[in-house]
Amino acid sequence: MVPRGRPRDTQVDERVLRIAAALLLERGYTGLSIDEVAEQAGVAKTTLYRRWPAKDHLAVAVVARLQADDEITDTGDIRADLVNYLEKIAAGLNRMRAAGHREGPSAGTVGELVAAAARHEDIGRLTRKQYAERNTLALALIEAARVRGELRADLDAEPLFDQLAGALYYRVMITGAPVDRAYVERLVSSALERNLTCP
Amino acid sequence: MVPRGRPRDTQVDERVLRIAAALLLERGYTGLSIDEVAEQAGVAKTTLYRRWPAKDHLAVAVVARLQADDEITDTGDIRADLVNYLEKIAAGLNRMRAAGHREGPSAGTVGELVAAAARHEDIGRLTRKQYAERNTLALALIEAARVRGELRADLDAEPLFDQLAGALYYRVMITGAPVDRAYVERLVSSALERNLTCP
Amino acid sequence: MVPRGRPRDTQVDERVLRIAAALLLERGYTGLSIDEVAEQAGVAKTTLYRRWPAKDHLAVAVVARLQADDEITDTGDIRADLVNYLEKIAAGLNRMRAAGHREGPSAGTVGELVAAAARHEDIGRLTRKQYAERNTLALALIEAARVRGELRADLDAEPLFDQLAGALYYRVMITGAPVDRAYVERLVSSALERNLTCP
Amino acid sequence: MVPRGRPRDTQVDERVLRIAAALLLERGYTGLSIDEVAEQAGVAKTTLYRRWPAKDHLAVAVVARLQADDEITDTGDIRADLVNYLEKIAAGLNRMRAAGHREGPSAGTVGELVAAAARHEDIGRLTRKQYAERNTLALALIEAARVRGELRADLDAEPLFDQLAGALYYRVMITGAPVDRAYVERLVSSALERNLTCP
DNA sequence: CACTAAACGAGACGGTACGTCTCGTCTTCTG
DNA sequence: CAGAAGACGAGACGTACCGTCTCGTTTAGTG
Repeated sequence: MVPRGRPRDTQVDERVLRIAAALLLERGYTGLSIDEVAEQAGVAKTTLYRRWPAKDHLAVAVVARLQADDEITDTGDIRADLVNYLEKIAAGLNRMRAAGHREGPSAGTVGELVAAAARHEDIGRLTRKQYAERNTLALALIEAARVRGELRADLDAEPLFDQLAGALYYRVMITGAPVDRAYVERLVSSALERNLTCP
Repeated sequence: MVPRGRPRDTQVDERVLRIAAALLLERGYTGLSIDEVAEQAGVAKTTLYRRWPAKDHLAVAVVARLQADDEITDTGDIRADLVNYLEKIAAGLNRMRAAGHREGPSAGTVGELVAAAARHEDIGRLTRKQYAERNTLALALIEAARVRGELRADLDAEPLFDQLAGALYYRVMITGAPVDRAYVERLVSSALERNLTCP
Repeated sequence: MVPRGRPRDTQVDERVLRIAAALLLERGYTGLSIDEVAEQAGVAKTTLYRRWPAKDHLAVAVVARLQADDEITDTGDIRADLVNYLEKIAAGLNRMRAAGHREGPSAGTVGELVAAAARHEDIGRLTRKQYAERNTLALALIEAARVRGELRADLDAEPLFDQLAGALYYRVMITGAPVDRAYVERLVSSALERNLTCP
Repeated sequence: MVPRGRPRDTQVDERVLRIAAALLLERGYTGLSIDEVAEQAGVAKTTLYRRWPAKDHLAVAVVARLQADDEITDTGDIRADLVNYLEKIAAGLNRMRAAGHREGPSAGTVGELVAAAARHEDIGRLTRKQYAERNTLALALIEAARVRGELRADLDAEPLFDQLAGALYYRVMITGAPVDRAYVERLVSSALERNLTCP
C-alpha cells in the first residue's frame, strides 16, 4: 500500500502531547481544552481530531505516555518483587495526584480517565486490555512464587493482586490517604502474612 | 437561633433528588442536566443552585443517598461480617455500574464522582469525611475481632480494609471484572488466610 | 374610616428614595437593583413593592424627585423667560447624563425612563400628564407674549415649544452634544428670529 | 489580505436580522430574546454572539437596517426639502412606535436604544457617528439654502436642525403626541418664519 | 511539469449545558 | 396589619466547550 498525499507531520504528535500533558498536569482534566492545546501547539483543531477522535482519546494518550513502562521483575523474592512493582504503580498514581492546581489529596484525573473509558467503548477496550496485560504479568509472578513454594499451594492469585493494586487506587481516589513506600510495604505484609489465628 | 424568612420547602429536596437519581442512573453523569432536573421537578433552577452550588454537588448528593445506610453488623464471626459488609458496598458499586447507556463493564459514574471531589474542595472534604467514617466502623469491627482473638494479635488493620474495599473499586473501575457474592467470598478468604508458607 | 393595624413607617420612603437615587446616578438604570436597594436601605423587598408596584415605578419616583420643581416665571421678556426655563430643563437632563459610571455623553437613564413609560401604562399616563402640565405653562407663557405683542400674532405656539424642549432632549439623548447656557441662548435666538429672508 | 478560515455565512446575517426585526416590532425590546432569535433563525447562539457581542448590539443593528437610507435631496426649495426629509425621519420613528404590545403612544423601543448606546461605549460611538453624518447632510442642505439666499445670511444652522429633528423625537418619546405630515409642515413653518415681531 | 491526494491552518458553525442575575411573588415569624 | 427575612418561579443572558464543516494553502508522490 503506497502512501498518497502529504505525509503527516510527526513533530505534531510530539508537540501536542507535550503541551497537553503540561495542561493536564497543571489544570486537571477540565483545564485541558482542545482549543487551547491547538493554539499553544500552533496546530489546527482539525489536525488534532485527525489523530485523536475526541478529547478523551487525547487525554488517555497523554496519560499512557506518562505512565510508560512499569517493568515487572522476578528476583525470586516475591515480597520484594511485589513491593517493587506496586511502588511503580504508586508512583504513576502519585504523579496524577499532583494534577489540577489545588493538588488536593485526591487524583481527579484518574477518575476522569475511568469516566472516559466508560464513555467511549474503544477507550474502554484499550485500557482494559492494558490492565489485563499488567494483571497477567503480576499473576504470573505470583504463580511462579507459588510453584516454587514461596506461597501456599492453594493460593487464589486473582483476588490477591486485586487487593494489592486495589488498595493503592482506593487510597488515591477514595480516601485520599498517602501512598508511599512505607505504606506499600505494610500493604504487602498485610496481604502475605496470615491474618486469621490458627484454630 | 430563630429561623427567619420563608422556610425551605422540604419536598423540593425529595423530588429533585429522586428525579436526579433517575436521570443519573438512566443516562449517566453527562445525561444529568440541571435544566432538565429543574423542569421535571417543576422547580426553578435558582432553587436548585440555592441547595447545591453546582451540578457536581447535586450528583454527589444523589449518589450519597443511593448508597445511604450501609449498616455494619458485628456478629462475632469476622469473616461473615466482612463478607456481609463488602457485599453492601459491592451492591452500591454495581448499581453505579448500570448507570449510563451502554451498561458497559466499567462504572464511569464513580469516576466522575471522584473527579467531582477533585474539582471542588468542599466535595472532597465531605466525601473523604464520609469514607473516613465508613473506614472507622470497619476498622473497629476488625479491631474487635483481633481483641477477641479471631484475628492475629499484631494485625495491621488499615491496609487490610484498604485491600478489601480497594479490590472492589479496582475491579469496578479499572479492570471491569464482575463483583458478585462469589468474588466477595474469595476476596475475604484471600485476605484472611495466610498466604506465605510457614518457613 | 379608621386606620387599622400597624401604620406605615414614613421614614422608609425617604431612605429608599435616597439610596435608590444614589444607585441610579452612580450605576445607571441597570445598576439600580431592587434587591440591593432593599438591602442597603435595611428594608424588606415586600416593603418596597407595597409602595411601588415595580422597579420602573421606583425609578420614575426617584427621577421625579431629582427634577423637582422647574418653576416658570413671566417677566415680560419672553426671550429671557424661555432661556431661563429651558436652562432648568437642561440642568435636569445634565444631571441624568452623569448617571452610570462611564459618564458618556448620552443620558441612557432618560431613555430607560421613556422605555419604562412604554412598558407600564400607568407610568405613561402619569409622565405624559406631567409633561402636559409643563407644556401648558410654557404655552401660556408664549401666548401671553404673543398677546402683548412680543411675538407675532399668528404664531403657532405648540411646535415652537416642541422645538425648544425637543432640541435639548435630542442633543442629550441622540447626538450627545453638550447642552449648556451658551447653547440654550443660541437655541432661543434661532427659534425666535426669522430665518427665511423676506421675499 | 487573504481571507483565512471558513468564510462567514452571509445568509445568517440576513435571516437573523429579519427575524429579530419581526420580534422587535411585534413584542418590543424585552420580547426580543436571543434564544428565540437563534432558534427561529435556525442558528446557534454562538453564531449570534460572534457577530453581535450582546443583545443590545443586535437590536441596534436591526433598527439601523429599518431606518436604512433616509436619502436627503436638494431641490432648491429648502422648505420642501426639510419637510421631505423630516417626514422620512418621522416615518422611522412611527415605525418604532408600533413596536411592542400595546401600541401605546410612546416609542419605548427608541428609549431602549438610547439606553443601549449608554450601556455600551461602542454602540454609543457608532450611533453618534451615524447621527453626526445625518446631521452633516442636513446642515449642508441648510447651508446651501443660506448661501443662495433662501435663508438669512447670519443663520445659525446647528440649533435650527436640532429644533426640527428634536421636536419629532420629543413628541414621539416624551409627550406622545402624533407626528404626521401635517405636524411636520407646521413644524417647518414655525421654524422658518420669523417669530419675534419687528421692533 | 502538471496532476492528484492528503495534511494543514484558520476559523465559522451547530449544539448544548452551565451558572448567573434580575424581577416580582410567596410564606413565615416578629413587633 | 407592617415589616424583616428569605425562599421560590420564571426566564433571559452570556460563556465555554466540543466536535464538525468549509475554505485556501502546502507538501509530497506520480504520469
